[in-house]
Amino acid sequence: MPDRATGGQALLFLTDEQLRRGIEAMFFAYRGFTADPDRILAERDLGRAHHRALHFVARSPGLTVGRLLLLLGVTKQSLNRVLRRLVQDGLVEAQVGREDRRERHLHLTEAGAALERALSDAQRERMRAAFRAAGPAAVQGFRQVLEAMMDPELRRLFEEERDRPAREGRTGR
Amino acid sequence: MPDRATGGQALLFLTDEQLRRGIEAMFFAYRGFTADPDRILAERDLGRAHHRALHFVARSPGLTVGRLLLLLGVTKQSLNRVLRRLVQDGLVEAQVGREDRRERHLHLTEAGAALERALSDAQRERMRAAFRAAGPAAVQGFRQVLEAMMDPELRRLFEEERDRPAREGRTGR
DNA sequence: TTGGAATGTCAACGAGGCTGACTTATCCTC
DNA sequence: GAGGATAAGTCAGCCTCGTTGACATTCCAA
Repeated sequence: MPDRATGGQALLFLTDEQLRRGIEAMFFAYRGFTADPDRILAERDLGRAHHRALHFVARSPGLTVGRLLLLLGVTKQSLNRVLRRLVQDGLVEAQVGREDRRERHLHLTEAGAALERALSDAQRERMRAAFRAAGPAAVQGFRQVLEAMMDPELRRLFEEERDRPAREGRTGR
Repeated sequence: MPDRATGGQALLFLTDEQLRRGIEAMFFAYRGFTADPDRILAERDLGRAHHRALHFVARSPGLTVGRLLLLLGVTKQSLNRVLRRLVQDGLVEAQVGREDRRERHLHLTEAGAALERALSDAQRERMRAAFRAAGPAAVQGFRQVLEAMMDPELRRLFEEERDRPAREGRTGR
């Protein structure tokens, strides 16, 4: 419980009405957040699911299918459909692990990297505009609230991937 | 207050890496944000779409289908399926408009209000915890960034619904 | 008074979640 | 080196919730 120092705001920021506003802000903002990439994806007949996979593969080249599964929080059957399409379209390559040959390490191809860049440029541009409009202090608050809103295991994954040790590199080069 | 003290941060908060972190935070937080209601909905074989409709009907009793369509940003055919189910389950009532008989004005029934309350309690509880953990200043920043991230028309809707004039009341009582 | 605009409904399709059952390949332990 | 555990992939089938297309009803303005 916040004490007197923070005054009126401290009393207001947890009212049901304020919380409802926060909930709706989350809903509307998420729509905006996905709108730009969705347009690009539609041109190539891909969906949001493909974007998510591309994003994480781009962020962590060489990550395994199993790890991607954890990050995305879907079933392997569901991911498999997405991944198969990405490989077919020549956007992602799956390489047999060198240490553990059961694993498949995922990398973007040139084309995959290009698409991922286009998607993430669009999304970053919107995020950048929002960050710029709101200012550094607001950005700090934004992230604090979002992190507090995650499920604990997700937060762990989120933080853990920040500065991760090198993964298995490409072999076929 | 951000002055010289925040120096480095001000330079950092727009780097690609920072933006990527923001993007992922958004993704993971949205998962957390919907997790609790999803569990409750699953028990009654309802989905997220039903939750969204219930939310807006609860917030603005008597709103028309057309207006709800704007808020949700889906096709009327898609909304119709959801609404039909809600009416069948006795959670929502649709009343023919008195002034314009083409319109349908939506209200929650007792049961609908109870379910909506359960859902929104769960979601508010998580939001409250996040707000409390992050503090009032962070909440302010959180909302600033989210609002800046919305599409302009959505932001207009978001702000406009804040304090709206009375809508058509229930007739069949 | 009639034709266009607004509103709402029905039907059918597709993406992408899900469960369940299973195979294959590989690893690791005893 | 046999046998269980683990990583990945597959097939089948289901459900939700998006989509488009066609159509009915109601209102209002020419």
